[in-house]
Amino acid sequence: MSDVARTAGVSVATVSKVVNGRYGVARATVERVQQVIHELGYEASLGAQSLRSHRTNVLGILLAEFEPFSTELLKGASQEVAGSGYQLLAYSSGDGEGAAVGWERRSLARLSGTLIDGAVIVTPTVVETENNFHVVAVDPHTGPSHLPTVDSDNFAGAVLATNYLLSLGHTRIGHISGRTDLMSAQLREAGFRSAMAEAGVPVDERLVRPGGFRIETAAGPAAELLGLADRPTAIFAGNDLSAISTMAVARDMGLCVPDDLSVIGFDNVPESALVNPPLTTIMQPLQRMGAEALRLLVDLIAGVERDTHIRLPTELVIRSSCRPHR
Amino acid sequence: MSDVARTAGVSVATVSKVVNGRYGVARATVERVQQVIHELGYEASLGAQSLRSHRTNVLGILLAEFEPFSTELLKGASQEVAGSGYQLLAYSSGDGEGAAVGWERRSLARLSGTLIDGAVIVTPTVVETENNFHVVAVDPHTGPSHLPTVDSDNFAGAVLATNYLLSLGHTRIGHISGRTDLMSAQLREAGFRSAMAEAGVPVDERLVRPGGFRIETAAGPAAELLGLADRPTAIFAGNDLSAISTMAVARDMGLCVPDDLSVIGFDNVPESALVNPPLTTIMQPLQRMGAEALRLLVDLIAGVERDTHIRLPTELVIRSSCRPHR
DNA sequence: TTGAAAGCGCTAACAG
DNA sequence: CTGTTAGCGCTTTCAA
Repeated sequence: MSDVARTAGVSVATVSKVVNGRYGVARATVERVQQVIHELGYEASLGAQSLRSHRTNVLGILLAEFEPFSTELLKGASQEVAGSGYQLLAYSSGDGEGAAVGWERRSLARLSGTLIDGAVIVTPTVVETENNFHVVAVDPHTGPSHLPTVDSDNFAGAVLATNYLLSLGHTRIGHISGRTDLMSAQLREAGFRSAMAEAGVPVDERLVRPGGFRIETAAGPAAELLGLADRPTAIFAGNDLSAISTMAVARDMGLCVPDDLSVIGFDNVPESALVNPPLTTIMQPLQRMGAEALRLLVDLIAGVERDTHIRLPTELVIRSSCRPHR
Repeated sequence: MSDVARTAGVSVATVSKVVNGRYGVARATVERVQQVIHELGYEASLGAQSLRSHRTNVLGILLAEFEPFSTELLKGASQEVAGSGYQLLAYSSGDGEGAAVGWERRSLARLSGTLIDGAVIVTPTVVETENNFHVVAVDPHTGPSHLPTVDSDNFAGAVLATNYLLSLGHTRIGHISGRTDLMSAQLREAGFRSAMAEAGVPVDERLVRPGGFRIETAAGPAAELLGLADRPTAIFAGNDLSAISTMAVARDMGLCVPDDLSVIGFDNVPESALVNPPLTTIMQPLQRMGAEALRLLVDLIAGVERDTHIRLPTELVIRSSCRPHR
């Protein structure tokens, strides 16, 4: 900025005013400065700017890692943000979901004082809201949260999945549940149990194991389930990654999906269509969730009064990983 | 930080030393300060820290928008970065590819002085390297570039695609080319022409139109091609999004893919398997490209001597959007 | 209409 | 071993 100031023969204060479109600068000066800015290709440093002004027009999306779930949200958010005047900054603590818990708190602390005007946090565990800084959670932690939230109807989706398996004649149905700290995972398991009870089919507790929502963490539980002498004939996986992991484990054990084992997932990330056979799953409108989260955040910042809890519907997507029992 | 200092009864300078693990602080003091930091949940502000120290351990990935191509790169980069001690920050100028050109220069200027230690830029047009700041380009602008680069063998991939169509008996083959400023788009068109020439099949210039690599920008050209009285029997789209767009246009015009029209794409983004019929395409190892780009960047920063141009192979992925002619 | 000066949260010399 | 001080690039009074 001092380069610009020197070249244009003004002070940095004046350049700042021009950059920010403040009143009280002569027309001619504005033009001259803008000219120089253009020539030099000057762009204000985000770091310095935010440090001083606490307003950056940048919105943050905080996530543990870039995996299919969060990148779908990102796509939706990205479309929504276009033309809003905001820029998007996706930040990953980088250690992956497995390592350091509390990444959401740390990332938020690191960015919120400065740099971003608000944040959407993906699958956060604990977040204490700071005053005057807006946060919206996507698929948050279990328990009552005061946070503005976007999620989908996980319970209904799980019922959908379980009923589909039931309708195919399966009764020995296993469930690989998700991150036990997440509301969504609990609701999916609850939906599973509810549908089973409704159908009068008892749940064998040995067939229900936590899989952590990730490929690596789901492989173990999947192997245990499939290694049982009386193994399940169908598995409802807590999300698509767990389902994909389960299918890989099944293949390694010489089982054929769907002939020997039906598998249904949850999420409908694009990857679910890439596996062989293509995965039957429950769709959450992920891109729309990302878009809604972003819109909600923008509204919150703008002070718009509105509903701060958005729940979107889920839907059964039938592909080829399930087949009738027997 | 001053809160921490006050609570611990030391100066901010001392806190800073503790935070950064500098020598010259008494054991007892270190422990006390760390205790307070933990209690207060203090985390250094990225903005302030970077402004002063010019070292943040954050690597940037700059992109025009979060679409399937760049999010695949992100997934690969995210896996590669785990355990490297770096964090990842993906930044989107937000106006979408359509709007403001020069986003890469602006984003870079905004973040590079501070905030990030290096950047990978996705499909950049023009980037002047600043000294002492490391940048690697993925799928860069046409023309000789001094930038460290990661890309795939676009020419060979295009030949693969064209030969496949040719082998199916097609001769009226259209090509929806990509962003004309990108090396990759030019090479794909060149590969197409080369394969056609090799086969002795003339290229009808009316069947070659630029599609800009995006759903919205490809729809027009696709409609023009398919509206021709002697429309092509097969189309090689410059990337998967163009192919998906072409399929949608074809459907709207009452054409059936692949019966009335064969379509082949390029990229193999996960979305290509989601459309109906699933898209036959040329695979670029996108996640690996993201991982390689990140590793290259880390090496550059570390001062490792190594090859700074990485080209990965492409591959034909046959699904259901192409069929023999007649 | 302009610029001098203070300060955002932090780090690095340097002095004590 | 610890604190004082200057300053990173910017914005914002406030006085000229």
